[in-house]
Amino acid sequence: MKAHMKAIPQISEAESVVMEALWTHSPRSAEDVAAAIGDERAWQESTVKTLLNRLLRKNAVKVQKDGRRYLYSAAITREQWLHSESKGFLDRLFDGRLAPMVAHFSRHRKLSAADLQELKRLIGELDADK
Amino acid sequence: MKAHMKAIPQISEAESVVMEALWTHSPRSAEDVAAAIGDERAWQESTVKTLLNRLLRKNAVKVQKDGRRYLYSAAITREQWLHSESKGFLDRLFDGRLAPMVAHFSRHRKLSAADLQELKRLIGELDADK
DNA sequence: CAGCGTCGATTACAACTGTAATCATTTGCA
DNA sequence: TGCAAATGATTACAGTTGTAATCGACGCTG
Repeated sequence: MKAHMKAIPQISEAESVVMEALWTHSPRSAEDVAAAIGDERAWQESTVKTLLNRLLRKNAVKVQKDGRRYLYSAAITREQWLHSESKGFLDRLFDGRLAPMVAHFSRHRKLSAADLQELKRLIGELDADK
Repeated sequence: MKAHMKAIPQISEAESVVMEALWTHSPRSAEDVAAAIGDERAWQESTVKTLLNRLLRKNAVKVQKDGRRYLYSAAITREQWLHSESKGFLDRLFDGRLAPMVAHFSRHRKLSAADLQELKRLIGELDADK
């Protein structure tokens, strides 16, 4: 157990859209972030600024001065975030167990042949280096 | 595409604890629900009542009169809820694709031998009746 | 019949979210 | 040098959520 694992801050839905923009490309200005989000959400630039500020306060993003303005970057990795979200989800809904979740999905949404293929490959791999 | 698929209402974390109690056993009184939750959360009974009311308004639970009081039951199945939550999660974080999610978990949390076993069984099964 | 206990219903209230508008400051430009 | 553009900071405001307390009606009990 790692001593002192950094706690991943809680990131809301809207905030995660901003994070995605930063994970795609960092550092970048607020205006740039807003532009990148542009076609996904019809947000005013001030909305994006609010979200950037909230993320700053949560230490999910960090800034560096660039003359008159800031350049923003993600302060946590997408992997870290994914991990914390996924763990929460799995624990909450499937008692932390992966197999039941896969079973659930297989019951409800058709897995494509490609999915099956990929899963088989994964399992094989895991089995190998066990 | 099913014509008229019932929309599953949004159920919050706290509310889901109440739903679990109803999925475990229904119909039951508010007091009974509170008692069942008892060891999981230190909630006042009035908290449970508030949650039951909110769930009622969202049509996630329904009631039947039992003399002076109500008996509450879930109005949606746990399976329906699980499905809607899972779909939202998968779409939001993994672009709706199952294999990358499994890959993610395999990277970050050790799958037990039992998990692996179970997954293999599942995959085999799915492969068979494809 | 009056008070008390039992329920559901109503009200409370702070934090977090989604979504902005406005304020204040800096600064290049006319 | 004073004004307009840009940019971060502050304020706004309604809806949701977590967590209750209180109110009001109904019926049992002495």
